[in-house]
Amino acid sequence: MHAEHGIGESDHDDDEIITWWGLVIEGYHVTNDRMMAEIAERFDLAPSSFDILIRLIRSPDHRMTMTKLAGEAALSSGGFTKVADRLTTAGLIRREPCETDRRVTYAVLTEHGRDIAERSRTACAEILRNRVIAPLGAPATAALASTMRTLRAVNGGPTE
Amino acid sequence: MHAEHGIGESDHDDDEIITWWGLVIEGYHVTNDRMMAEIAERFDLAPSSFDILIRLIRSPDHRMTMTKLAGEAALSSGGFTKVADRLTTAGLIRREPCETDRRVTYAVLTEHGRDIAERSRTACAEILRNRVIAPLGAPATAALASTMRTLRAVNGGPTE
DNA sequence: AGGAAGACTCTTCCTAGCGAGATAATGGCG
DNA sequence: CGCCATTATCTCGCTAGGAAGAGTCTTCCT
Repeated sequence: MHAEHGIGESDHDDDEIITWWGLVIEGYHVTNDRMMAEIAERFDLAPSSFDILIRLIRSPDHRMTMTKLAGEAALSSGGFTKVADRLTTAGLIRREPCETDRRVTYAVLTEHGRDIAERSRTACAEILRNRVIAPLGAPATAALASTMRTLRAVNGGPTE
Repeated sequence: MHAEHGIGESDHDDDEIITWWGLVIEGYHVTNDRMMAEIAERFDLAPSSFDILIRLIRSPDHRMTMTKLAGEAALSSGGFTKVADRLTTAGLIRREPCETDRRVTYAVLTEHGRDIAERSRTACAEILRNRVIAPLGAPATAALASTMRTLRAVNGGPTE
């Protein structure tokens, strides 16, 4: 059936590797999607919105510039504008102009936004503890961090 | 500044956990996105299209029913129809009606589709070898598989 | 000063994919 | 033999997010 194979059955090896990575894809997505679905249900937060809130609440004064936030969340400027619009409409953040550079606007958590951010953060950490860290155990948890740091370093590219 | 904390500084712990998971998210996406970008550039295949091709080429006779493919690729029926349309337009698959059950249609790799599938599979495996498996080393590679299997088992839900 | 170049945000258009409902075919049951 | 619940697929409308470019403001260079 198959005609030309230089040496051995390398198709099979390729397939095994891809299957291995497919396992990574699936494990990651199953876990993350389920967690995000729960966050969405309980707090009405899309993944990107949750991400923004988490970054803001970690930030001094719960404030960050649009560009920095978009960059950290790996969103395009256009995409980020819409996320910011949604959060603003929901009353979770507000835009504040920068006083020293009028091109810049800050995104700032509102009181309500801070509340939602804190509660969703707690919920998210709880889910991670129960459904990720506890099942894996401490050694595997640490190993996973190390692995992911390596992957990021290798594939993050020389420019990042 | 913060008023009510039941016990200790649990905010910080929560944040640490979420940061840890953020590392997983980032490591995964950086790696996978870069790989998929390369597949897209070299073979003009979107991630979902590539996924379908890989599943088809593994399948007996390079043939599978729409529903089974959609389920394995975790696509909705509507979403899958469009992916199948794209692949059909590109001449990579064709639809074939099932003879015993006229509700069913098979997706079958065309000759061209088989060629693209094989070449993109080789390329993908090569990328994984160079940028994932080699940097991690064999023990971490095996550990990652084990970790991801655990996560899938825990979070896949009782229904899957 | 003053104008060119660059930075920040927003607007517009485009594609991917989800979800509800429409359509069609199957198979069990009266 | 015909009814109806079930299953497979497709159609349509919707939202998320990317890419390119416009508008505004700042900074640098002369």
